[in-house]
Amino acid sequence: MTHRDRSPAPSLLYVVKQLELVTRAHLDAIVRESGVTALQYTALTVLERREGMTSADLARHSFVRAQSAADLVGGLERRGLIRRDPDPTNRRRRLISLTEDGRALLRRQAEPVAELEAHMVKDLDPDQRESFTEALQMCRAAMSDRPLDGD
Amino acid sequence: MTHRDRSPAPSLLYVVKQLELVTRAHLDAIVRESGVTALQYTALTVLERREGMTSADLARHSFVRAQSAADLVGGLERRGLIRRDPDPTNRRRRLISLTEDGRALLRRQAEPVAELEAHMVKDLDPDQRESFTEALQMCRAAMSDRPLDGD
DNA sequence: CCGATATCAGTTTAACTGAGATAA
DNA sequence: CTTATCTCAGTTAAACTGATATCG
Repeated sequence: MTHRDRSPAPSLLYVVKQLELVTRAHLDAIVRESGVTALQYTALTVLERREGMTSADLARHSFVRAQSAADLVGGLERRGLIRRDPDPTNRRRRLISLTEDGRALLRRQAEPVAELEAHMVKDLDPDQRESFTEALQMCRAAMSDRPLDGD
Repeated sequence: MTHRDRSPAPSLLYVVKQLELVTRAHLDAIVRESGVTALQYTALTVLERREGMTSADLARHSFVRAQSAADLVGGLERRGLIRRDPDPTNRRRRLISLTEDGRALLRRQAEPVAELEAHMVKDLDPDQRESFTEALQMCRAAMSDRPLDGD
């Protein structure tokens, strides 16, 4: 029992935060040459995988408010990386799709980003790697299901 | 959900980001009653474990610039949660220690925060939980060792 | 003189809140 | 009428940069 630790430190919560911080710094450094931030880049990858999302869909998917997602999407649209077309079945909605510029950006960055991700897990053996991926998603799901305390 | 979902697994980098986002929202909701943010709370737990840090130490530990850490520490000091005393061996340094108010805050929040962390990993079996903790730290270490691409 | 620490001032990113218009 | 989406406007949190002073 070497991990007996009586301090009230939220070590897991803190390590997740640190991992996100250091990861974002690296990702920013990689995609900066394409003129986007790490956040914009990851949003593009989501929008690529799920064509036809609205910004409200993206907000729900990313655990942010609709307004925050709208800011993000607005930036991508101004840079010409995505396009928003009215949903023929609901004129209130504006469906997002990638432009050719957006796809080209993703193609250009795919390899260095994959290399970064590989670097992150380079010291994990294959079993632990698979378990880690699954654990991250389970933790994310558990937190999403839980209502916020103050509400 | 009106958009198609033919997605492959989302990237690890993105899941880490999402987990951090949803985690921070929960932690903010818990510690808000004490008048601190999730970031300030986690900083307090670090400062508790490592008495006598300087804000520059905290910056290195947290992967942020010295100025960012100084902002954070300044907020904690103004709220009377920490104290900074000159290092007798180096008058340039100001060593941080928790005040009784700071310790009381940590005691008050320890249980709900531990409960949150337990909720996050509730669907992981004990082996996977241990492997997850280890993997997070290994990923963090791997990313910290790597120099940023642009540099 | 140099390196590390701290501080001051300003900027940027990216979340937040609130209000209001429109469509289903 | 209600709800969801989108937009506009303003706020806050928390990182950033650059400049400067001081200590060792």
